[in-house]
Amino acid sequence: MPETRIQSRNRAAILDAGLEVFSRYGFRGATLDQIAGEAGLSKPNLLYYFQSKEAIHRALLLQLMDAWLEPLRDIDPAGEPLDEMLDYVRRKLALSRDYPRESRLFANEILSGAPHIDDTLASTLRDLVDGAAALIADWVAEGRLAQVDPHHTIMSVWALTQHYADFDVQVRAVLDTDDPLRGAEAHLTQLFDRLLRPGA
Amino acid sequence: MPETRIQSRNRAAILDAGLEVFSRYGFRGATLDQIAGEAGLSKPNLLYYFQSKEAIHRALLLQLMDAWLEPLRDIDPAGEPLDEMLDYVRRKLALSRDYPRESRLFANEILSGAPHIDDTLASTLRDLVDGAAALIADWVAEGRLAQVDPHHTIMSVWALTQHYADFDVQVRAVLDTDDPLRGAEAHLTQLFDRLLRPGA
DNA sequence: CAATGATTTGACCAATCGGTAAAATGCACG
DNA sequence: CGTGCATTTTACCGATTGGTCAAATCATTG
Repeated sequence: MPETRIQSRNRAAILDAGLEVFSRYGFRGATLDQIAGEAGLSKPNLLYYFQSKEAIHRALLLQLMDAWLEPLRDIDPAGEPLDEMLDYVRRKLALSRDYPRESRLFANEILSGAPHIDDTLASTLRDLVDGAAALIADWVAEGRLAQVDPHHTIMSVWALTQHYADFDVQVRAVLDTDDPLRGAEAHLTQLFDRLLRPGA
Repeated sequence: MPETRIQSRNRAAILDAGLEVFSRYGFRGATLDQIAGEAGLSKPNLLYYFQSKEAIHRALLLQLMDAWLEPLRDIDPAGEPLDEMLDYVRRKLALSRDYPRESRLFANEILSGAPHIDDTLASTLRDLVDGAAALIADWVAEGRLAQVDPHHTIMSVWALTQHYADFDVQVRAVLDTDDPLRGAEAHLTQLFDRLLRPGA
C-alpha cells in the first residue's frame, strides 16, 4: 500500500514542525502539543502518523546525519588538496545557511549528551572522520598542505561553520547585518587558506 | 541580616545542581525535581531558597555573563597585538576547560533564541565586541596584524574554543583521547598565529 | 532550658505532559 | 449512492510539571 497524498503531506508537515520545535528546545524541552500546533494538526491526529514523540525525533535525526556528513564524503582524494579543503569548508557553510534548523537539532542532541545517536557517533562518524584525517595526513606528509593536526582541523571546520547556524541569534546581535553568512564565507576561506596553504 | 552557613551552603548546592541540569537540557527541558534531587534537597525546600525555576536560571546566567566576557575585556590595547590575541584565545579556551557546564548553559540559551538575555546581547555584549573589534581594526591598519575582519575573527575565537566544551561528547567520540583540550591549545594557537601574524 | 526564628517536610493544587480508545467524519471507488 | 477504509475528533487517562501551604523540626541565643 503506497503512501496517499494526505499521508505524505501530513508526515512532511509533522517533520517540519518537529524540526522547528526540537531544534529550538531539544527533545525534552519540546512538547507534542507544540509540534501539533505548528503542524496544524490535533495531537491525536499527529500520533496517528507517528507512534510517539521519540519516533518523530528519531526520523529527524536519521535523515539529518546523512546530509550532514555528505560534504566530508565529497572530498576528492585525487583533487588539489587546498582546493578540496576550501571547497569542503564552503559546502559545510552552505549547510549552515540552507539548513540552520538541522544544525541546531544536531547541536541540541550533542549538548544533551547525544543519548539518541551515541552509537552513530562512535561508529559511522568516527570511521568517516578517521578516513578524512588519514587523507589530510597524507597531503601534509607530501607537503601539499601545511603541517596541521588533521582531526582538530576537521573539527575546526565544523565549529566555525555550524557556529553561524547554532548561534545565529548571537551572531546577528554582534554583527548587525541581515546576512551574516556573506561575510562569513570570505572570512572562513581566508582563515583556512592561511592555515592550510603549504609554506613556500 | 547576613547569610547563614546553611543558606550559603544550600544556595551554592542549588546553583551547582541547576547548572548541571540546565546546561544539559536547557531551561524548558530541565525540571525542578531533577535539580532538587541533584542538590540533595526536597522540591519545596529548594523553592524556599529560590522563588521559581526561572530565578535559579536567571541567577546562573547573570553570574555567567561576567566571567564569560572577562577574557575579552582583558585584551591590552598597549600590548603586542599578536601576543594579545593569542593570549585571548588561550584564556577563552581555559574557560571551556574549566567551566564546560557554563559554556553549555550559554549555548542552550542561545540555541533557544536567547529569550532571557537578548537585551544583554544587544547592549553589553554588542558594545564590548565593537570596542575589541575597533582595537583589532587599528592594529590591522598599523600593519601589526594581518588583514582580517575583526568581528568575524572574534566570533571565530568563540566558535573554536566553545566547541570543545559544548560538543564535548562528539569531540571525544572523534578524537579518542581522554584530554582533548591538550591538542586543542596547540592547534588553535597555530591556527590564529597563521591567521593573524602580519605578512613579511 | 525556653523560646524564637530559620529550615524542612508532607500533603496538596491546577495545569500540562505523552499517549489511548472509540466514535465521528471524510473520501475514493464500484 | 453507498460501502469500506483512511482520517480526524472528542473525551479521557495516569504521570509529571511548577508551585503553595501549614505544620513540623531544627538551630541559635538569651
